Formats: sequence, structure tokens, C-alpha cells
Amino acid sequence: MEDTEKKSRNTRQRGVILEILKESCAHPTAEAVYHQARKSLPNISLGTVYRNLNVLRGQGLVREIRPAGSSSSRFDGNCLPHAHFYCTECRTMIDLPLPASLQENVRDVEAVGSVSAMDLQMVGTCARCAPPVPQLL
Amino acid sequence: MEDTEKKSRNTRQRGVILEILKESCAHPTAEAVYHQARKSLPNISLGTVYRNLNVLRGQGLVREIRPAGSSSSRFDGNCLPHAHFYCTECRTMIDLPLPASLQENVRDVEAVGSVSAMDLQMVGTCARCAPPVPQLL
DNA sequence: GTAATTGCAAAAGATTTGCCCCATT
DNA sequence: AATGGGGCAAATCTTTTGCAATTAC
Repeated sequence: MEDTEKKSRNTRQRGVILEILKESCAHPTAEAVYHQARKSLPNISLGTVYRNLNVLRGQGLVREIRPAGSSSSRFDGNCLPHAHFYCTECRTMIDLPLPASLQENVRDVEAVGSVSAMDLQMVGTCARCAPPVPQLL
Repeated sequence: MEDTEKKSRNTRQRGVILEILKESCAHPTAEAVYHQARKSLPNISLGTVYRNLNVLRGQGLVREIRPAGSSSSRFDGNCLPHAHFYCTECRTMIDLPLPASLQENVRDVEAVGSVSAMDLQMVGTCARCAPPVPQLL
């Protein structure tokens, strides 16, 4: 008795939402997914988007990210382990590699039971917003 | 002309809030800070707590953390670099060491301009909620 | 046919803000 | 005295939820 989940249906809405997230590398907000989805499904509602994002997250097909300086979540269709960089200027979020060694970070901490997820976020300004070596001439 | 910040005053409220965060290792929510603060300042309002948390964050005296599975922010009076572990069962948040090597993670990514903050969160269950080696007898 | 899912709108939860008075400098 | 800050309540923003109708299986 470990099949607590109820069966899910393949609705057009859910398919479109998942497709949007798989195509995009922009880590869109729910609102952004909603606007994108309206292009193919003019009647889809924001509530449906949120509900599906939650279902897809539960199925491990989508990941939710909470950017450090922002009030709204971003969603990521790439569930392979990776880190993020968030530009506080233009609010762009890009993928970064995730050092495999990070798990060791926890190995000796006795208060930690088991780790199910890891979230590494670097925050700052991207190269376009604040070039590391400003051109002086 | 680089002193854009306005001068801040030492109010009893702000002092109490900062003190609470410095004393605590619980990474309390704004609401929790509010309840704690009421013990010494029975009339303090939640709005004042939020306003001061934002001021203190701006001054670099307090850090805001957005736990992966929770809707409310936590606040941390320890601004030395460190990571966090968040137990999704009991919602406890504990400090972890932050590997100094992490900065290298970004060194070769050309889209990254400058990094101002780093946020590493491990999510799972703590030892008390799900002992790593369950006692069978 | 049954149950999951939708759209809509209302509700909830967290945080911010306007306003007027008070307190710090 | 000048003005930053406080208290209160209303407003805002993001996300969730109840409900009746619809749709996938």
C-alpha cells in the first residue's frame, strides 16, 4: 500500500504547460507561463496553470525555484541537477553547473537526516547588466 | 555623491528586532519575530517588524532566506557566509558550512558579471523526523 | 459512467504602503 | 524643529481553493 497518488489525465492544458517549460530556458514565473499558454489556449486560467505546475512538480517533471530577491516563484522544466544564477538587475536566471561534491557538505552533520533536494543560487548582476571589465574606450 | 542612503534612527523597536535575530538560531519568520518582540514591546505592529527587517537587510545586518517548500521568508541574524538545511517535516532550519570553493563554480561562466550573494540550501528531513538509521529494537 | 480537471471568482496568506501622530536627533 | 519611524488598517501581490460544468479514460 504505497500507491497513494491518484491517476492523472493528459489534458491539453497540462501538455501545453509542460511543453512551454521544456522548451524555455527562461525559468518563467507562473504568470509568464500563463501568458505563453494563452497563445495556444486562449481560455486557460491562471488557476489552472498553478494547479498544473503543482501537479507536474509533484511528478518530478518540473522544479520550482524561489529567487532570493523576488516575491514570485520561477519554474524550470529541466530537472537534472544544476544550480542557478539570478541577475537582480534584469531578473534573468541562467543555469550553472552544480558541483557534485556538495553532498559531502552534509555528510558529517548529525542533525541532518536525509537530503532530498539541493538548491544552489548565486545572486548578482549578469555580464550584460554590469560587465566585469568595463570598456573604457 | 555616493551617500544615497538616509540616516537611520535607533528606535527601541529596531533594536529589539535585531537583538532577537542575533540571539536566535531558529531562523524565525517575520511573524515569529513579531510574537517574540511583543514580549518586550506589547504594542509593536507586524508592519513595523517587516519594515525593520527590510531596513536591517539593507544594512547587511540581517539575511532573508526563502525556504524551498514554504511560502514565508525566514530571517537570519548571522550574516557570515553559511548554508542552510531545511527539514520539510518540522520546518526546522539549521546552519551548515558553506564550501569556500563554490565561488569557482561561476568563474568560467561568461554570462555572469559579478556575484554578490550565494545561497545554498539542502532540503530534506532532519535526524529527529527521519532517523538515518532507524532503531529496529 | 466516474472521477479528474477546468474556468471563474472568491479566499487566503504574506508583505507592503498611506496616513497621521510620536519620538529621536 | 525637522524628519525618520511607529501603529493601524487598507491595499497589493502571489498562490490556493470551492464550485458547477466539462472532459479524459
